[in-house]
Amino acid sequence: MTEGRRERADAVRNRRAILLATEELLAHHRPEKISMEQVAAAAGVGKGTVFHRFGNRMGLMRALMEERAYALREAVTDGPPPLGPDACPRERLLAFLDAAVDVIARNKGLLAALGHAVTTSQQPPDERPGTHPVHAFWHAHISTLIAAQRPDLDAELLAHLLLGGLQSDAVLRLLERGESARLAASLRTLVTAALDAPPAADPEAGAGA
Amino acid sequence: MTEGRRERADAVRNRRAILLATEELLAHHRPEKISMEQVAAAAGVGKGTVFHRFGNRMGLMRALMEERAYALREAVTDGPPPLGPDACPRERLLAFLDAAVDVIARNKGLLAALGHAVTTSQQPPDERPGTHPVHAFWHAHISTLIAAQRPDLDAELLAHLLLGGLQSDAVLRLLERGESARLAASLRTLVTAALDAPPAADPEAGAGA
DNA sequence: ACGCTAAGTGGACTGCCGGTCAGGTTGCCG
DNA sequence: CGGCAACCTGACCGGCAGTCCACTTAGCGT
Repeated sequence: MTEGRRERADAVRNRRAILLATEELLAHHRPEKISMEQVAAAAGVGKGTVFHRFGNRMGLMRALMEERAYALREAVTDGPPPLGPDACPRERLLAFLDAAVDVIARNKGLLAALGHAVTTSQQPPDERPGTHPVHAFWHAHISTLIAAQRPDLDAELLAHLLLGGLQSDAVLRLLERGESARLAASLRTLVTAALDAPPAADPEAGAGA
Repeated sequence: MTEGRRERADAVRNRRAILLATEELLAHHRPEKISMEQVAAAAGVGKGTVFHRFGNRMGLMRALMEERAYALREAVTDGPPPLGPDACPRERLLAFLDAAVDVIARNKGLLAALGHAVTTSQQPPDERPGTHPVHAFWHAHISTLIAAQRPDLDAELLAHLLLGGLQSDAVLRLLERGESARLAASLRTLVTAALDAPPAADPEAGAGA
């Protein structure tokens, strides 16, 4: 962000060092036993610096996740089909889910740490800590694509269900065993089935409020 | 459990007091900021007692969850249709998912605390901390029922996806706003669609290993 | 080149928590 | 009633999130 006030060079350097150190730690240790002090030490900076730059554990993990998911976001908003806006919704959805599985598979440790961090640090009650930007964007995208094809379904809720399933502990563990292809295939099956299902025969069906 | 070794009366009393106090705390405070010390104090026992009876935070939450899910388990293994073993798999599955949504909706705080606890306390590496009995049973049941009707699907993975979705933060938050009927309806739609989908036209499809 | 200033930094400090343990207490059986 | 083992307790330990303020230093104006 090129604002009027430029960021000092050492600040930039330290931010990168901290992010880098966090990645390194995440790659070699269980995410829940990584302390902010360890991160600071590994990055070669003081603990205060880490907190100064990222606020708390969740801020740190969130920053890292945003960086990791940046490429996918770009591909979705500006890229070529099948991910980009020029493909038909159905193809976009399936392609996006594949890509999301990929991102998740390559960042399982981070995801676990983030899920943990979301509930670890308590915010003032008027803040919504659970909605980190990546999740929000993914949900909005999935939800929109589902709604585009099946306005009769509760797209928002289905998107939550799908996304939630992807981030669950059990699935993360599956991914750790290298089953990402299996996951992607089943996800495809599930979503395809939902999109192709007959339009809700029972009377009380329909999209939510 | 009528074993040969009987439990001392005060031990039983304390166990109940602790569980009760935990429920009380869970009802009035954010689950992640309930400490074991608070539980002990609220139950009127020493901190050591809590750890003695339940091992750690996860043990406590797990015990509580098992108690809460006991009725559903009974209904599934011994009860009448549509939950019990005398109903057809499809009906059982849909009924079970409805019931599970209900249990989850009535225990969202506990679920959140449990999910949090799973990652909070680290076990020795040879223990599998993530698989608490309730989740294992639910997964096995869903998985079996899906497999019974659609042997061509990857029932185990689909069960993980479904169950994971139900426990996700976003869905828990939805439930907090009283949207459990909406959730149950969409879940039904999704599962019905999966069960009724045409049997995987593409060549590489099929159940996983 | 140089000094000024505010952004940036570090690490000691506070408060709290999970988990342990040695010693005192108490239900229960014979 | 006496003895034993199960049980309870709360002080204690190691460690961590997050705060705070004195100190450093990059970048700019002159």
